[in-house]
Amino acid sequence: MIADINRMFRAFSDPIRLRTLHLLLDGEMCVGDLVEVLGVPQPTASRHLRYLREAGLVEVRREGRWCFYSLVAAESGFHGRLLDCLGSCFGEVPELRADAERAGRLREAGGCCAAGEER
Amino acid sequence: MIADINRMFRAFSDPIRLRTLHLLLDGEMCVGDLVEVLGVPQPTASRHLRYLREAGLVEVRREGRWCFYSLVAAESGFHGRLLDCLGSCFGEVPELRADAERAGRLREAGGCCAAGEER
DNA sequence: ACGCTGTATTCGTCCAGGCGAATATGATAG
DNA sequence: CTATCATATTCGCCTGGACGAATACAGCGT
Repeated sequence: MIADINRMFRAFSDPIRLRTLHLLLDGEMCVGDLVEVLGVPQPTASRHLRYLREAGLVEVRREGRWCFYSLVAAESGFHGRLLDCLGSCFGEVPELRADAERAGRLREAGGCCAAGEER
Repeated sequence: MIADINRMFRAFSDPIRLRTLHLLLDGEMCVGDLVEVLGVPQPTASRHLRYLREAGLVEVRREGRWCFYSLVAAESGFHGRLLDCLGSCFGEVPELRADAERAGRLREAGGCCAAGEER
């Protein structure tokens, strides 16, 4: 259906969502960590995550108080191509690189969900 | 710039523009032919063409009374990937296939610009 | 100069969706 | 049970952009 295709493109048509999708390339993240890396209010992140979920691009895994979001594996050809763009074409975009670096440091520190946990 | 990327995605986020871009894969077309194949009012087609032009996806060539639109060659990696989607992923979408067939028949008949011309 | 044809723009209206602020829900700890 | 933390939703407001209808402009024929 052409409407589904448009919905998926629209999901990519916002800076915060694009940055979010790009971050999730490196693996699942909880909302709190996304909020910190993106530097946006928590409700804003949640709204965009909902949009991405409804577009079929991400999925949630609930674990205790935390919700971990991750990319959905591509089922259609063009969905796969879009994910390819995230990885191979956007590595050059400064803002996305900066996000990835912040997320990397957060991951090493354990993220928000590590407070109190011993790894 | 991340804003340019979003603009390009938004350009793909509309059924009429998606169909237009797909049609232009087979070569340039004049506005009249696009209007006929798409089945939309002429001002609507012009508006979307302007949007596509401003997004850097198509360009115009004026010849007499007619304006021929064609795809701009991809300069960035992700632009190229998006064009790939048009060709290789959307061939399965019924609506796009139907458009292409109508356009093919129009091309064989000469299109709107052939009225009075002898080939 | 005039009119016709092809294309572009303007205008008014309407709706999706962006934001911040406030509030609701769900899960765990005490 | 209550408090607290993580996340989600609602509300009011505002902008981008889609549409139809009407109009403007540009190039050509006569």
